[in-house]
Order: sequence, then structure tokens, then C-alpha cells
Amino acid sequence: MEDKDTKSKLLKAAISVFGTQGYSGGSVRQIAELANTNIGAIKYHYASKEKLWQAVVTHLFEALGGYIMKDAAEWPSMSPRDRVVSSTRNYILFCAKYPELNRIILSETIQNGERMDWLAENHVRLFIERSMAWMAIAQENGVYPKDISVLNLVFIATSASQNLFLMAPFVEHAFGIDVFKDEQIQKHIDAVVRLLLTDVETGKDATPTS
Amino acid sequence: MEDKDTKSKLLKAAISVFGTQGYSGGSVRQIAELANTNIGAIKYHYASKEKLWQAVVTHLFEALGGYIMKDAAEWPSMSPRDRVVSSTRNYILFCAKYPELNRIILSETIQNGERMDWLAENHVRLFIERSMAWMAIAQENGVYPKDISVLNLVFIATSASQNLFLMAPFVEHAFGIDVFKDEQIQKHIDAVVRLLLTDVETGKDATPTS
DNA sequence: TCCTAATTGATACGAGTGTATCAAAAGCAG
DNA sequence: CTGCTTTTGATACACTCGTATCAATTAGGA
Repeated sequence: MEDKDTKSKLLKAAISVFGTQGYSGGSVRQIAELANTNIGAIKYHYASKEKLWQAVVTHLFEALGGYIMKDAAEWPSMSPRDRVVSSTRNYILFCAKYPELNRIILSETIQNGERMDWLAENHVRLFIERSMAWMAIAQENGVYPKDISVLNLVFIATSASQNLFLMAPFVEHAFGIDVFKDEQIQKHIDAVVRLLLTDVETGKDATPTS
Repeated sequence: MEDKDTKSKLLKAAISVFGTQGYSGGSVRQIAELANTNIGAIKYHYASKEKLWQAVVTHLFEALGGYIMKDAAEWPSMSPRDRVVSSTRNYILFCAKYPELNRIILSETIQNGERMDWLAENHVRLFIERSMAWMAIAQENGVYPKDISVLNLVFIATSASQNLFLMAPFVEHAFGIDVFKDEQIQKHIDAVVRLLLTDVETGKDATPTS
């Protein structure tokens, strides 16, 4: 029915193209070809390249929201630490499922143009601020050390989760490892939780040492 | 003397342009203009855009090598943990001083084309493999938990060091914080060391908990 | 069936790209 | 100064880009 076929095929193709080539690197002709249609359809459904790119970003952020909220129903019955483990796990699962979002964000942040402004105002800033609030609570509960700036904590934790999947082509090329396989994803989740979160059994060092 | 003036000005301009716009996004005209010369000079000194880009990468990797080896003379007199702290510190200082290198690597890795192959074969693979060897030794010495894959450990540690500076334009835009100020750099070093390395005083949990 | 709107397909245009070419200028030994 | 090489500056060419235009096609209600 309606335009959902062509329109959603275009969106999917655009996710792939913008996710690998970036905004400047990806062309509308490339997207149209990947979607088995032509340039006219893009102008018709999305008006312009930039609008299509914004639709891609919004779509991916909605998917991110879904992943983060996936286990929200069970949060009340969880310990503070398990809540952090759970949301970390779901965030990493998202990073593995849709590496395109982080690629796009990084691409645009590096270029530091008007598209980054749009990203920041419409999506990223809110995400970071929410993450910081989360982290602060986790700190209060001793899940992270208290003597670290929340801002640094957020960037360390998110990048630790993302980066392996951003670098996936290189890992594949250099080591022949497919980091998107369930086994590898699980291994990464374990590594991040093990390395970043304080140990629940020992209590570790959630308070300053000096 | 010789061509060092124009040639090095071109290199410097190219670092800036490729570091912010990426390879496809940056144009030779833009580089020439930034270097106060013209396109002909690029063709003369570097033959092509791609060769210029390779010169940029090689130059930045040489700078990286310098930073990592900066305190090598003092390593013998240091504890294993202090050696890791020292090299982590120097690596983060490099990431703050030359964020362009990591931007370029990420850019090309995401695009996954022939330039990534060149990067991997000529520079990145060696760097990662050396880092992995380092990490393994650090694990043996109890500086990192032993029950984490070295590969994951390397990507977590390097990304935790880099990412704040890659995202610098966003942090500036959203929070008004200049992460390149000495004070902020130091704060980030402290955060990374505090969060990733096992605590020397408590011994923390460098061994499996189960 | 007919009419209208929605959608698709193909082409054209101006702007920008990397590269090549070649004359002008500068540097320098004889 | 002369003659030669190095370096610079300017232009041209083929190509790709995003956008706009418009005819052809399709879909759906009266």
C-alpha cells in the first residue's frame, strides 16, 4: 500500500550508505540504486538529501530508544548494579545492531558543521544529558567510582561500548574476526562490564583512595 | 631553504583539512588555499591527493611514536603499573594534541575502502598488535583484569582515551567545555586511569571473581 | 469507464571535484 | 649576464554531485 515500499526501501538504503560513506561521501544516486529506484523518488519522498539524512538519524534514534527501554519493566525488581549492567548490555546490543548511528554522529561531529548543530540540538544532547543523569545515580549507588567527572564517565563508557563495532571493518581485515557475531558481542559486553563497573562482591574501590 | 616552506605548509594544511573533513570531504583547492598557495603546488610536491593524504598519515604516526616513547628512558625504574600509567598518559596527551589521526583512522575504517587497507597494512595493524602485546604484559602484572580478551581490552582502552577528543566539537557546542585545555586533559587522564586500571592499593580484582 | 492525484523514470543544468598541461617566475651555478 | 632546473601560478578537461523539471505510469474513487 501507499508509498511504504519505495519510501522505506529508500530509508534502509540511506542508512547503509550514510552509515558507511558519511553524508558528503554518500550520493543520492548511490542510495537510489541500492534501493532499486531512481533519483526522482528521493526528491519526491524526502525532498532533499539533507531531509533524507535527518530521517535516517531520527529513525535510528528511535531504534536506540527502544533498545534502552527494552527491559525497563524489570528495573524495579533489580539491584542498582544490575540495572546498570542491563542497560549497558542493551546499549551494546544496539551498537552492534545499528553501528550506523554512531558512525554518523562521529562523522558529523568531526566535520563540525551545521549538521552537527542539528544533531546536537535534536538528539545527541538529550541522549548525553540523560546518560549523565543515569551515571550520577549509578555513582551514588557505588556502581561507578564517585571521584570521576560524570562527563568523562559518560564518554568513556559509551565509547568503550561503541568503538569495537565502529572499528569492525578493521578488525575483520586485520584479525579475521567478525565482531557482530553473537559470541563476540557477548564477549564485549562481559569485558565492558568487568572493566568499567565496580565489582559487586569485593565492593572494589567505589570511593576515593586518598 | 629548499621547498620546506611550501611543502610543510601544505602538509600542515592537509592535516587540518583531512582531519576535519575526511578524505572525500576535503578538497585540494581547500588545502591549497589554507596553505596560501595553489593547486599546482600540491601536484608538484605530492603528485596527487592520495599521496598527500598518505604523507599526512605517516607524519601523524611518527608523532604518535614520539609521544609513546617519550618516557621510555625511565621505564626500567618504574613499577609495571606506573609504566602503564605513564604510557596511558602519553597516549592521551597525543590524542589531545593530534586528534586528527584518530579522526582520519575512524573515517577510513568506517568507509572500509582501499585507503583503510593501506592504513591497516602500513600503520594501524602494527600499532594494535604492539598495544595488544603491551596489554598482555600489563595483565600478567595485574594492572588489568586477566579474564578479559586482549583485543577487547585494547579497543576499550584506546577508545576511552580518544573519544572525548574526537567528540570535542560536540562537547564545546553542548556544554561550552574546551576539552583541549590542560586542566581538562589532566582530568581525563585521571578518569581513564582511575576507571580502567586496577587499584594498586587494594589490589582490586585483577583475578576472576568466580 | 473516466478523471484526478500520486508516484515513477529520465534528462538537463550549474557547481564543484581531481588531474593534467604549460607558461611565468625564481633560484642558482657557470 | 647566460643557461638551466626548480618552483609557482593559471587554466582546461572530464567527471560527479544535488537539484529541478517534466513526461510517463500507476492507483483509486465516482
